[in-house]
Amino acid sequence: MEIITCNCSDCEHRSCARHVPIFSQLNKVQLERVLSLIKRRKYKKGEIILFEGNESKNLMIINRGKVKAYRYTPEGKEQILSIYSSGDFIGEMNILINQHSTYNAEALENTHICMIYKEDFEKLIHDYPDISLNIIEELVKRLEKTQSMLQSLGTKDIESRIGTMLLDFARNYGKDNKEGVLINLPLNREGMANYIGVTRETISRKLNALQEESIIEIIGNKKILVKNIEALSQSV
Amino acid sequence: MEIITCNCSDCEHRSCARHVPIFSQLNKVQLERVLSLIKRRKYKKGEIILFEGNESKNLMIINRGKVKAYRYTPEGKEQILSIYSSGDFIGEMNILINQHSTYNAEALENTHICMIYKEDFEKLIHDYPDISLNIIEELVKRLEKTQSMLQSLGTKDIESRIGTMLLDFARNYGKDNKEGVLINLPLNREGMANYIGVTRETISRKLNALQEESIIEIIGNKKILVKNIEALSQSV
DNA sequence: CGGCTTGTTGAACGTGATCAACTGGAGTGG
DNA sequence: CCACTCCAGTTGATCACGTTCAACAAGCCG
Repeated sequence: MEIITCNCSDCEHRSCARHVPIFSQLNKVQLERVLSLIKRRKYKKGEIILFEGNESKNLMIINRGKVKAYRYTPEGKEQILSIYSSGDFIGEMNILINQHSTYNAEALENTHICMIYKEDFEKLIHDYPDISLNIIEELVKRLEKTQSMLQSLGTKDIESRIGTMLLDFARNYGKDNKEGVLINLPLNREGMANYIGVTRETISRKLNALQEESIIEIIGNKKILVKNIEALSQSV
Repeated sequence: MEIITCNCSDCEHRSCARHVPIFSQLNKVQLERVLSLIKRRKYKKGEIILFEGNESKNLMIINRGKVKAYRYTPEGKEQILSIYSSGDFIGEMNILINQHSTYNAEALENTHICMIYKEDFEKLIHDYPDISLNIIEELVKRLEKTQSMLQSLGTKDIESRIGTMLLDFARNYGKDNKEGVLINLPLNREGMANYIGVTRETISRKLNALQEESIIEIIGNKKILVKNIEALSQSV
């Protein structure tokens, strides 16, 4: 017997609300209500989903794809704040507190977004207070992650920053295999540079150095195999 | 007629719950209930309130004083994550999600803390869901602030990082006067260095440079007068 | 007043940024 | 299917800036 995963648009639409941490406490009926409020939208790789300074009237939940949140430094360089993927929400500034977005969000690949209109979402929270608790949990986790990034950027030693980033990628986008962890990089070299606040050239050189130490293996531009994750961990 | 501000311990105790953003929606009766759950504790300057890795069974609300939250970088240097003052809470890792603290918290001056036991706080949130919304608001603001710090540390130009810090201090600890904004520094030179990820010597040199440009005036080690706040702003 | 911590200043050093030239690979069109 | 283009990535050489190390000065506490 064959297991069929349905990919029809209706089913995909339904997965907007399921598997989303902030709705995890809701029962079937409640989820149906959430679904009825959702509008979907697709973004192509490279498209901007959210602009810094703009106000959006929707909470945006990532259903499929990856998104980078970033700002520009005074020098005009892009500083990536975070990478979000399916199940994560963005646009919290507009919806959870009444402010304009403080970052840009760009689709790193073709991305499907589920949108809930602000006032609808406020009613949801009011009716199902458990959603608030889930949001709090998610926000505390984001805060912790951002603080870790902060700690990493406060570190002078750039090898250690790269180590932190690679470990982070290994956890989120890596697949274990017999030789180590194979990472499908969510960012190109320039993106990685903007993630840890260095230049593209430095990333190139340092990754090479790690490869010469046999800690990683660079497979084209889109993949990295981490062969010695302990060596990476202890540098951090 | 004279206005008398009561400083008796009972009144001070009551201010634990009043003026605290997360309880701002509560009425008098509800506040009384919160007050009945609070235990107070005093910390001397330099004492550690919260240890990274420890679990505390209390949410801690700062009633008086200032607290720095920090971690250590791989190199063993202290990285300050945030400075909290009266009305702010710490210990969210222990209470809001079930994890050990991810940072240390140290009293920057003599500090009074109001503590609410975890299970009591959970009941409070359950009974008064507005508290959750206030917590969400506070967490989003903290996230935004941490992201701004991240952006600042991603910036190579150190004058700009110092500018960001001074503007932050001016907003939170500054008093306007005819010559500019007088900042009562919450941190000493080393603290400032650990806040923006540089060395104490660099802080010293850069503050001097800013003084020579007549942008600031260094008044002893505890105060700085920002004479030209625009100049500072435009470097950021 | 003396001892100790905190801050300042100077000189040399090292590391990542910058600039520039080159390479490789993906995508396009003939 | 190959040739061409163009952008991403690499590599090398130089430079600039903040760190480091060291000595000294100033505050602050008893």
